[in-house]
Amino acid sequence: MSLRYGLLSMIAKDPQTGYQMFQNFQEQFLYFWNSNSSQVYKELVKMEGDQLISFEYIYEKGKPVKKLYHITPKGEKELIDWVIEFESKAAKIKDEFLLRAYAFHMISTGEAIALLYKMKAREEGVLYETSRWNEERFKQIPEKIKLGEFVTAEFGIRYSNMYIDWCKWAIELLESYQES
Amino acid sequence: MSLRYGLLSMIAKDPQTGYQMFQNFQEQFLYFWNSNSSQVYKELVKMEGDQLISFEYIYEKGKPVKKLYHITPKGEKELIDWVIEFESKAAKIKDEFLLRAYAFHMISTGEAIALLYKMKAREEGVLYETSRWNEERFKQIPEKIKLGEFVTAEFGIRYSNMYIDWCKWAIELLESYQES
DNA sequence: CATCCCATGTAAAAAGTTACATGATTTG
DNA sequence: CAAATCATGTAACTTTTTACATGGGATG
Repeated sequence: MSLRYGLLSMIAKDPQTGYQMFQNFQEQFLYFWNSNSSQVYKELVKMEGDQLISFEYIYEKGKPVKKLYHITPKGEKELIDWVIEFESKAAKIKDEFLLRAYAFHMISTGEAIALLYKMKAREEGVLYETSRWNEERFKQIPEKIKLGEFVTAEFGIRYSNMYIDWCKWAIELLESYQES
Repeated sequence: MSLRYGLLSMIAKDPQTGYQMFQNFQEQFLYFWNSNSSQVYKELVKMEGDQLISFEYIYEKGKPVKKLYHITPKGEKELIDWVIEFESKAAKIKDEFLLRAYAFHMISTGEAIALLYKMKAREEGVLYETSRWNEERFKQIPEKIKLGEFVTAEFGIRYSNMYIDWCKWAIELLESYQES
């Protein structure tokens, strides 16, 4: 049920297409939600049926027809109710790298260090991308409409930095094991 | 397919029951994987069929019969192959709180601050629990068999601290909005 | 004496993934 | 001129969640 509220939050900010929302999951939402295009399109049809959103066709010459979704008053109400009703539930993380790290006792220290370097490089790439997007998005002090975007973007930066620092710490630890 | 490798990593360390593995997801695995009992029991049956694990019944007076799973040589080989084969894929996070935070523009600053305090309290509770578990688990310098446990536990501590710090930062930011 | 914990499972529903189809435009 | 991007979807499949069933022991 949460996917629909994620989509609603996006549409509440700006009317947009399913494709744009799908892309948002890979950019702004990277650090706290994810989805794929087929799931997004399916859910949007359902949400339209529930009168939470409505759409209009956009025709532009030389471009495919697209459906621009708007939030309805009913959608706004349901979104607000959902945001406030929050009862703290643990986040669900699926991190294939850390799952592998848990099994480090099965491989050699050298191999584990190599994996940590690979992961560190990946996260540095993510941090670079995120920073670049944020520069574009927050050229000046954020207005109220961008508040949620701003605070969650900051979370992403902190998450990536924490991850990179942890990799460095783990590499040092394993290198000390290797020497002794 | 990753669930089975998570289970394999657990069994590779210590032979254990499905119930214990289910509990591990709520303790040591909290920060990087999750599952529930029905999924665990189903997957264990499949893994036994694939000869990755085997089990023996344990009868103890005054206790229900339990199935103690062991890893097989085939299971060990597949686990090692899987750990090393890592090609960096982004972690998948589903965080209901941050999803709500993204929609902070829909509610009042006061309500948003209240939600942040609630979330901060939750994460402080998680950090407390995690620290308590870690104290028990790592009374001395970890041996090789506990290396994966140790590094992923440190990740959890860092994650929770980062989350709490971010909450504090966001509360301060929103409070400054409220004053102006 | 009700509720929680241990311990294993079944069944059904919901959510998420992967592969494919279509077709135009833009980029390297 | 091949590949990527824009744009929307369908179908089949896998994974995950939720609810239920069972039953003894421990805890408050």
